[in-house]
Amino acid sequence: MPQLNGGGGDDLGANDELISFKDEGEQEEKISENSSAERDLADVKSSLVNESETNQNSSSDSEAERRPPPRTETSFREKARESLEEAAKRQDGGLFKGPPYPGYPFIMIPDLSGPYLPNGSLSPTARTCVNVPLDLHLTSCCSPLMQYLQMKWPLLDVQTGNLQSRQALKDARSPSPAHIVSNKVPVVQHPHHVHPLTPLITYSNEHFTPGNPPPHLQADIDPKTGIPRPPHPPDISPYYPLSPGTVGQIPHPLGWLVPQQGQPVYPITTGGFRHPYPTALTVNASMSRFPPHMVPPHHSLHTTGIPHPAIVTPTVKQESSQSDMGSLHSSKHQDSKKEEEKKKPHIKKPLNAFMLYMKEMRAKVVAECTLKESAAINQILGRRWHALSREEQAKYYELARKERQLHMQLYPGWSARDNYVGGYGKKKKRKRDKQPGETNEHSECYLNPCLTLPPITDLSAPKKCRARFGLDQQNNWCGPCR
DNA sequence: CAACCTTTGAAGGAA
DNA sequence: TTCCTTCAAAGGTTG
Repeated sequence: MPQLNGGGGDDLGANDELISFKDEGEQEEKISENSSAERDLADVKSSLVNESETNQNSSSDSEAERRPPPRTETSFREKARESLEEAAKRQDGGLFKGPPYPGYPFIMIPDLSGPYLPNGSLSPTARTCVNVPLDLHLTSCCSPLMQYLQMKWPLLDVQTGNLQSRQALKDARSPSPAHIVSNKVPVVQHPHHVHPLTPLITYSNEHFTPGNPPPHLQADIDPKTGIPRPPHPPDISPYYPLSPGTVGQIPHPLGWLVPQQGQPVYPITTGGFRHPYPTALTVNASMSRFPPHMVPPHHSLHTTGIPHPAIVTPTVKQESSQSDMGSLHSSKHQDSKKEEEKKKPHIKKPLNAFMLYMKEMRAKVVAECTLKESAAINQILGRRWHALSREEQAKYYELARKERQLHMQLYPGWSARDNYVGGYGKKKKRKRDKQPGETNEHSECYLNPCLTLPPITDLSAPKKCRARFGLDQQNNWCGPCR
């Protein structure tokens, strides 16, 4: 997979990244059909089956074989026209017509079709201040933090005063008043589904495709508002930390920025970081229009003491282990070193495009396929990822690029190497290599349509089927599992 | 209870 | 430049 230009420029594009999936030709059309099927939203679950079956029928597992001959210029134009039409449809009020993820409509930035033009190049709008083209109040919109804020919570710029101009534009584009409502409703209506990737999720066209939601989503409609609830299993997933009753406690997409009750705050120590948040307080000023509970408090720890999800303080366990008095090797130097490590926050890597996609789609896959095992879910997601259109992928690449850019700005001195074993103390052995000819006695598991996946090479443990299918689908278990 | 599994992508280091 | 390794998320499973 081609990698991004690490230069950090705005021209960082997914063009190269998407080469692998650009020339999908016939398959892409099939995928498009599948996408249409998904848009049809008649049956997401069956669409998953179709998708998988299509993939199986039309291609082998070989990535190269999957890739049909390069498409013609004509098909590109057609694709471009389709994209334009689709974008036009979205802007034509369909944007907020009961998206499966109504909690994310506020990402409805004008340039919805994504930062990439149909020919794969970045659109001009995408090169500028993303998400905040109109917010004149946010004069520092181009600062990384502001971009991040906008990205993390696009609602921000709606509530930060320039609603009129924004509405003016939107009104010109869409007569539907729905977007006005959507500026606020989703946050209230779906407090339990606004995880930190909320704004990222919104980049998925799938969520904004007009039409009827899939059955499992359709059934999940707020009886009061008529607005579909986000699709998630009845049991609250980690993405939905709040129960439906705790509407008032909206998990802010800037949760890392706004400490909340019951949520850990990850203080930033000054050590090792150079001005991670240069304009943090400036941001606070502009955020004064937030409801009180959303306004980040001014920490005395650091003028830039904005917690970030990428920051994880060392666990207590580590501290306890470090205080083990049994060690005869503990020297003063070692102690100070440990102390240093103890204080040093763990800055996680920025999520890449696929990770962002996974975070968004995991709950959906779990709900559709009644899977629990992340390994199996990830396989599905991996296939779905490949089945995504390049436009859809481009959105995630773009988001990942912004994440990296901001991460770079927030933690200039940080290196991915810092998180390697030894850098943080987190032990993680490398997975053991599997033998190529290893058999898969669970091959029959793939009778389950949701699991029409590439062969899972290591399912030696009988309990795998229980995790994959659940107790209620024991008929799908393979023999050994029964 | 830490590590594994599983996916893709980014990043860093070695060759 | 290419290849390899590690980590990022997630949560059930394993030893």
